[in-house]
Amino acid sequence: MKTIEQFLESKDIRVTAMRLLVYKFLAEKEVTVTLSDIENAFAKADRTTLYRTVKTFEDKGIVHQIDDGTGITKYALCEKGCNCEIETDLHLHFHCNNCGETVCLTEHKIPQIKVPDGFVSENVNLVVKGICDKCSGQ
Amino acid sequence: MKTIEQFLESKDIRVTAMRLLVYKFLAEKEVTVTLSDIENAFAKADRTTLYRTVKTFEDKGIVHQIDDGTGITKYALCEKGCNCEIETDLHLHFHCNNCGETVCLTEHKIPQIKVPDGFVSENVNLVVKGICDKCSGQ
DNA sequence: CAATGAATGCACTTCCATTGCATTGATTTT
DNA sequence: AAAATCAATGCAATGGAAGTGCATTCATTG
Ligand SMILES: [Mn+2]
Ligand SMILES: [Mn+2]
Ligand SMILES: [Zn+2]
Ligand SMILES: [Zn+2]
Repeated sequence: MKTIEQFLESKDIRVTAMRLLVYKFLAEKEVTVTLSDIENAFAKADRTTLYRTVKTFEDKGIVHQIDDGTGITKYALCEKGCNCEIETDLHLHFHCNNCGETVCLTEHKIPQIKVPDGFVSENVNLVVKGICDKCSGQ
Repeated sequence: MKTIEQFLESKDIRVTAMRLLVYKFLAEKEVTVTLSDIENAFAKADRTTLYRTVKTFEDKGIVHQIDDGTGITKYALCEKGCNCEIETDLHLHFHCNNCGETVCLTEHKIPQIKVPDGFVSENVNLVVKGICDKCSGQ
């Protein structure tokens, strides 16, 4: 059982107070978050610092971006089953049209997609939209 | 064989010179286009007019937007096999990492995607990235 | 303690989408 | 045909978000 500090250092990420806070914030969220979400959670922190913090996390492979079609970049920690470091991170994402939240369905892999002759598939982004489990009253 | 004028009118779109030009531009393009692409093609026209022209086309169901993950909205005419008016337009899109162009693969339908219990799927956006047929030297 | 390099904060820029409003243009009504 | 009406257009401005430059602060180390 590593501490967060040890984990970050193992990923070659220097530990700072801000980075610890942002990491914990991401870890306790079960949904993807926007930069504004983080900004609102830490009103005293500068937006640029937060921006560069998640960017560092992304560069070091512990956070991945999600483009869910809302036009706003979402972020989430890479967790069990999320292989972002491998070029093709093939888990799918679900965007709720009701509450507006987007979640990683890490355990749901994207099926093989056929493309026409001459096309070479390197990566796939798949976003399912609909009603999430919380909003469907389940 | 309808004329373009008749087609637009059948879709409840008032015919103007600008709309005819933009429609023809979209029709002769075999790839998706950005607003800037249209702007460059009609240097004399105002950006806002072009923006509202494609928006009108979209509202009337003859154009659909594509979010290919580049952060810039793409547009394409709805053609044979494209059922945008139906809530679930399920054809896939291909973005070429080499030439940067995005195409509708209208004939390639998106397979049924399983989501966990409690989630309700209403729509799917699937973008495949890789090398297109022109760039792969096929 | 001095020196070095990274992290942070502030200001600024860029890019694209979107809107307000006045004007132009077309269509309908009298 | 003239007047009235409504939509389309052009110009200016706004808004939202990503990204950058640079000076300052902070932490590490020799
Ligand atoms: Mn994810
Ligand atoms: Mn399409
Ligand atoms: Zn929901
Ligand atoms: Zn290409």
